[in-house]
Amino acid sequence: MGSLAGELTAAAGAAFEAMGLAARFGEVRRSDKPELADFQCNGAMAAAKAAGRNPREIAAEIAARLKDHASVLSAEVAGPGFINLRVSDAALSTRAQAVRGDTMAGAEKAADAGVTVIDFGGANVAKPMHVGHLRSAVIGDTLQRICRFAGDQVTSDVHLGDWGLQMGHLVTELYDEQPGLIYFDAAYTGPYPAEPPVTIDDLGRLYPQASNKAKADEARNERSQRAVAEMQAGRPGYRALLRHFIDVSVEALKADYGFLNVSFDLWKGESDVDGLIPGLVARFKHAGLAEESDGALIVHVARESDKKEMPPVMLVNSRGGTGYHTTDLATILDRMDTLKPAPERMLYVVDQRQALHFEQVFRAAGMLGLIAEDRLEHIGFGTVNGPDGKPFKTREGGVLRLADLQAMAMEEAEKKLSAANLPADMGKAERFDVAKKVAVAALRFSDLMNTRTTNYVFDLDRFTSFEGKTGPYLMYAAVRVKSVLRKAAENGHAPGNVRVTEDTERALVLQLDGFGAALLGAREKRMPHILCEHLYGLAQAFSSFYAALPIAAETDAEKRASRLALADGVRHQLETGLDLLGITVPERM
RNA sequence: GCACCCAUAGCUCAGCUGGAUAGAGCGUUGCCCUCCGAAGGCAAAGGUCAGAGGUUCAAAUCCUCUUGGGUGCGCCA
Repeated sequence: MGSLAGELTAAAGAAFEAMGLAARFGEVRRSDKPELADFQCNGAMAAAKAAGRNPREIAAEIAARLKDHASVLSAEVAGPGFINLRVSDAALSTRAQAVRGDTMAGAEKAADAGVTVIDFGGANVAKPMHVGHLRSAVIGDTLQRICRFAGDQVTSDVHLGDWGLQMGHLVTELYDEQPGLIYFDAAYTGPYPAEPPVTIDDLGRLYPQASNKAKADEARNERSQRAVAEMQAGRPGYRALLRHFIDVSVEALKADYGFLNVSFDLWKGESDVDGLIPGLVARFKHAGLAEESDGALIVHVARESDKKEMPPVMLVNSRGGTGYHTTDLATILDRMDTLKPAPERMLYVVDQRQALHFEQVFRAAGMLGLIAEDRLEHIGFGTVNGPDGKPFKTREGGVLRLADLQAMAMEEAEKKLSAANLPADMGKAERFDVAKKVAVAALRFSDLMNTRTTNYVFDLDRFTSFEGKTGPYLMYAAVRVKSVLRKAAENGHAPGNVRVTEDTERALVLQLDGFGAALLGAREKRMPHILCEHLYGLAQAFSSFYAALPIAAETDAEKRASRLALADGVRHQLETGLDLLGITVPERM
């Protein structure tokens, strides 16, 4: 479905074209000055500059043409050439009516929708998720929801980190503790027990132990390196352990991701493309792209035009092992060959600090002809910093585990719920359910509303705050609309035709009108905060409307029916939008 | 050393391809529940947009330099 802004943009574009000027100057958007106008078009000044003409004259002519538009009440020129537009109450009423009845709540499918893979760049096997993993999970999941809604065919892949040195650390550390395990008998080739020899807690203990030792002791590190190489080469006992480690970890990860409403189509990992690596390496060799250097096999991806140093892609290291350059490339190969239809683009939702890595991989993929380089995108995000302004460290003590963060958010939600005046008949189960929804809304929204690319300071109060620009505020607004609508229905009052008349009603409909642009903007730029801003503005506009005018309590039947319909449209768009953010709205709270 | 990113209200942040008096939230100070849910609404105070030049009718936005932060730079993913 279109929008008033879109309709007016088309009309203004046509007006510019009729004057022999480019249609792109006709962009119409919400006015910065609500007291002056509903919409504005600033294109006359840019057009005047391009054509060497007088901006006010152009603006006046455009305005004159726009006055004939059915939705336009007035079109006036201000200042150096701003065109201020007022739309009629009737146009707003029609628009609100349409949003209410639209399956997309007023938004449209993207014109360039396509087959898309979203790679979450992996939580690691054996390392518990910490606060830093929140961003990849929440941003990636929101993008997959937004893209699907806008018409993309999305396949999401958690893409576990299960192929690197950490596996060597685990294998060797486990050997030190339990050398008698059958997995370490090189002569034995299976079958191996179905029951894992370790628990998730064991893994959480073994990895840091080994990692710390390896950092202090080069020989210890070398053992882990060799173990990885052996595992990658296919040693049966090590492979069996790898399988156990993955299974045990995935179970824990599913709980963490599940809490946050994050889901994946594929639970693949680096180790899944093991079998493709020899073929991939051979292809690089045949293409004449690989060369030996210091005992390793590398691919040069540097270009003449590079301003910065571009290290080569490390295909096979000097121990014969492969790292995440190679597995990422093999994964691209795998996706292109096995996913039907073949992906048209792949998005990697991974920490901004890995930008160089992805640039290297993308170049190598393009050089080999796996997929065009520009179809691979690194959706980087800033770090989550501590109060000292420095990132939470992964391997040092004192990192906040995601599970602990969730528990704290839950506790805070429970506390707030007991302070609020909940319905008296709310039982324990419902109360718990609401607390969980509030906690998830708080965590997801506070992360999403930050611009994706910048770092932000992790502040527990902010994460769990329930006032102001927060997830719970949005939830509360949605719950309140539902409550009003429910009450009206109980009294036999049904929504009717929207007839916008009051200022707060006009402002509310103008806000509703911006949903589609916010959705497509968030998708195109891969910036969820654009959608957050819109929904927050919608909740605010509704709250103002709600405070200023009676809805279900309105005594005039026609006005009441109109406002109920308007409220229902808000509910529809708010719930639709919040669902895209992974926030679910309870019936009451 | 080289490269990239960032600097906006006391704090945390928006500000779209340059456009009108730079916006929110928190905090501060006032109001507003005999009326649909006050986790709310209304209002006020608070800014030389790090600094200095430049381009432009118009710069937080584009260019140059300076200062102050952050990140990355071949065998850890």
